[in-house]
Amino acid sequence: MNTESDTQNRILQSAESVFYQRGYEGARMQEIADGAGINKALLHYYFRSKDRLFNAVFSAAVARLVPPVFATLASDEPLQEKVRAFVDSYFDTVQKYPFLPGFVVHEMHRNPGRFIDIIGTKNLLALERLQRELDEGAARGEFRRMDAVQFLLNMLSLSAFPFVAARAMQAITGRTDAEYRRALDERRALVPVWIAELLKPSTAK
Amino acid sequence: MNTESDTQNRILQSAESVFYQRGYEGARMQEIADGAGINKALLHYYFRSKDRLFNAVFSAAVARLVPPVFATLASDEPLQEKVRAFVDSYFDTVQKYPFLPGFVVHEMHRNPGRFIDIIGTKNLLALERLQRELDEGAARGEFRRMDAVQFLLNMLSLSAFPFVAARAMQAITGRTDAEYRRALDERRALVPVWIAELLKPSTAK
DNA sequence: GTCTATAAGCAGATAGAC
DNA sequence: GTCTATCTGCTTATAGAC
Repeated sequence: MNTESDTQNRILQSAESVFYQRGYEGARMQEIADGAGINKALLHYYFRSKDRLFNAVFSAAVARLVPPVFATLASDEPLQEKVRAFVDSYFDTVQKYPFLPGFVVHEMHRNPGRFIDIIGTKNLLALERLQRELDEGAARGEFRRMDAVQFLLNMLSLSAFPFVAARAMQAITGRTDAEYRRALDERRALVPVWIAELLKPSTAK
Repeated sequence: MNTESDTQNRILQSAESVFYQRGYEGARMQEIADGAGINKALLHYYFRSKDRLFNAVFSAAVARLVPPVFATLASDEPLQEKVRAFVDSYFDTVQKYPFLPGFVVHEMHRNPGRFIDIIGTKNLLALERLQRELDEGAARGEFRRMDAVQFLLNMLSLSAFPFVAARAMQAITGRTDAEYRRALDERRALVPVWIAELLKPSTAK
């Protein structure tokens, strides 16, 4: 089903790179055309407008980012295994497309509705299931009680933020590019351990 | 020292609101003028160009976000107290300016150099000190060994990401505005506890 | 399908009156 | 200091030849 022409693919790839780095407003059709080795007119021949081209890129970006979260959470393995699988797949994606999370986050609040349309509501089932697993673990005394939303936020925060805010964190910590990338690599193994720690029954006072 | 005129302040306030939400490229001088109750010409009278106006807003934004991190880390209280103080001050700021973290993150990678100029390198001392505290705690068997950069990343991730990606997380979790805000509020107390858990000596497998 | 040339609209910036 | 009117350049989008 190779219905998409080579030119169309080159356009999409170039558009992706430009939109990811500059956002919708900052992107220039000229730069996208240059990146694809064609001219602006041909851009409009394939995609009627900047808006349509952007929507194609944005939808693909969301599809690249969101489903993995819920795919891993839907498997039948133990929770800890799911976390490891998620972090691994997430790190793979983000190291391949460093601008992806920041792009989605930024374009999100320029038009929140669009996002909801794309991801739909079917993911809510996965969240309910996650809550059940957490509750069962808590009932067995294996986990501490935790809200599924908070759990998800923790997992995503520890994974995503260091990439989203990479530039800022690099500057703040005075790390070189290579040093910071190395720190990120280490997190691939660390985050699942930390998530496990947060699940342990509170030894508290 | 009320050197700044009322008009200038209204411009800055309006510019802040517009730049925070739309970013540099998406912002329109007209919208900023409207928000300040004046016209475009007067904008240029006070700030020579969009660029200069933006720089004023961006510098203030960074100043609002970065120093608190290091101010709290520089105090003489025990580490756990510092964490609580940081999270508290951070949540205050971000709940007052919800678009602030996303704005800085986005504008960061449009021009990384600018950021480094603003924050300078004096914060590195605070990071070294943090590492010393972590090492001493580890030597006493009180903490597990942890790299200061990873510690900082964890603290900031758990605090900032839920705000940065608020819209996306809201959509993914199917929570209403009010519900999600409530979840964020709960984190104000939870994050310091979690950070403490992550510091506990690993009880390993 | 792909190009060159050009139209149409908009946004930042300035001139100049009050 | 503040306004109206205007200029200039850039960007998306289209017309039309090949």
